[in-house]
Amino acid sequence: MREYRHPQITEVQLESVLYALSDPIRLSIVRQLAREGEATCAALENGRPKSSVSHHFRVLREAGIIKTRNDGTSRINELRDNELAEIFPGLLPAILAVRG
Amino acid sequence: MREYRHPQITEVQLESVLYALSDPIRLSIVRQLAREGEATCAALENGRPKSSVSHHFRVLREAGIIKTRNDGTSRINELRDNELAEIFPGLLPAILAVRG
DNA sequence: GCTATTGTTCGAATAATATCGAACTATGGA
DNA sequence: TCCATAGTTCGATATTATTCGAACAATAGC
Repeated sequence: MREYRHPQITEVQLESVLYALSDPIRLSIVRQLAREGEATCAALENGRPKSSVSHHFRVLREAGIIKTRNDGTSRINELRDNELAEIFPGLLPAILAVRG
Repeated sequence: MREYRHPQITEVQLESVLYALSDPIRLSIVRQLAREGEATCAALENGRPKSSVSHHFRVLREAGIIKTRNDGTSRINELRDNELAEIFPGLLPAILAVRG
């Protein structure tokens, strides 16, 4: 499967990040990634249809919030938290500090 | 004109705040309020139709981000930044620190 | 009371998102 | 090769937002 396009961190838009995180499902994915470091898409499905989950991962990826790499038949996702801290210092920590 | 309903700060949802701020127009309104402290709706119209601007103020108000009070025929808006800092510490400052 | 000013509300059109099944792609293992 | 696993993409539908003109409401001043 082909590699994903991830935006350069310098072209990540604040509005897109806020929008991506304004969805409860995507926010819960991000929270789980923050707790666990890395996870496959399947690990974050929680019983939802694959196609819906895949859509949410795409929104997060294109907003610049997560990075996805291939590993066999799986995709492994991780937060781009260090990069985000460069351009939006304190933003992700402030969001993750809110108890879900 | 009747008073506005403002949500109690304890019932303000993180998702709603992020969503409200993910719109460029609303974000620019919030930035301007942060700079100037208070402003009427007209001062923040920037040539847009009143009805559109009124809509955006409503979204911000119902998300718990601004407080609107009546003053004659005008409405005066201000950020609920102190209250937001109680429930989402560091969130608004992190967003406002990003240069628009 | 009349008029101007300020903003809200309504309604309709348009645009953007979400949802999810079905078909598809890619990898790994027997 | 055949099959299972893990996700993606497509397409259709449904929901939600945005936009903006027009009508309306409330206040101030004359």
